[in-house]
Amino acid sequence: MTLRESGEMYLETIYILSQDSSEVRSIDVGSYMGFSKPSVSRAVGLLKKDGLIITDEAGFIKLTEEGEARAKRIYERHTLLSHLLVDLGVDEQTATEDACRIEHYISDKTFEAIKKHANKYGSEDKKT
Amino acid sequence: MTLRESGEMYLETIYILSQDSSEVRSIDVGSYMGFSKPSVSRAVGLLKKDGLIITDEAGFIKLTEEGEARAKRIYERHTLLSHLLVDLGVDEQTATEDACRIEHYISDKTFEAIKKHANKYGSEDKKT
DNA sequence: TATTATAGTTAGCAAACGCTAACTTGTCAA
DNA sequence: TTGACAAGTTAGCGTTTGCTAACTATAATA
Repeated sequence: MTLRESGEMYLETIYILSQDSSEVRSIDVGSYMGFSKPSVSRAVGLLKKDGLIITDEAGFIKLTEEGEARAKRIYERHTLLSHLLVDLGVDEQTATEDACRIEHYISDKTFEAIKKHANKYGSEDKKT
Repeated sequence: MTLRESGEMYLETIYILSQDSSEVRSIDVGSYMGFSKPSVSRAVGLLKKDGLIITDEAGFIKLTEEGEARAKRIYERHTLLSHLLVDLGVDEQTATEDACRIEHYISDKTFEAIKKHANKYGSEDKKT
């Protein structure tokens, strides 16, 4: 089963929350994303079935190695894209919103190309 | 009703086909997109209901003013994005595929910012 | 004229993914 | 111990958007 936008968003959220606290629960994911408990429950079940996360006895969610790799990949896209858009003059909020959608739809090839370009021309304003 | 990715793709296809021939039928849209007749039939019905296209007595599809404006907007995104990606070193096919998805998800603000940047740095290889 | 091919529609299935309602389960305080 | 809240699950709904099967209508051909 290929991870869709929805699954990627849940995975990314789990990754982000995991960086602040090692105790991430479904309820935290839901409140971060603004989704209902049943929606999270199903999504967590699917990510578990796909071997991307596990839940321990206490119900805390942990990323598997594979899950973490996938989450990092998405998060890296998100970070680079939103920074890039801000560099291009897009306001922070719009940049984040757009990056959040685009991040799921670009191929590796495109991402690498953008990354290379960003390194070359990025942060123009910060240049002297 | 807000146009979703699917509706935008149908509209864009109708626009593209309209540039080659003024006689665009549902079947042409379907074969261009690789979708079945019933899928196109429903989509065409929805676009009609939304006032973005009309069909004449013979069944040919025409864009309304509003429909054409929307289609152009999407197509412009598509064109700029795919050219930009090619400029960044992405192969033609990947660039087209990615542009085809991204084009539905970027805000006006982001698009304008990208356009401005592209004008500034675009077509590097062609520079002397 | 009768047959056949083409275009379009209708009916209904399936998957993804949000939701509410209502249930279970576990913990903690009165 | 009991009552209440918090977290999670189950059941089932609604929308979007693809599909197939099967129908209709029209046009061209044998």
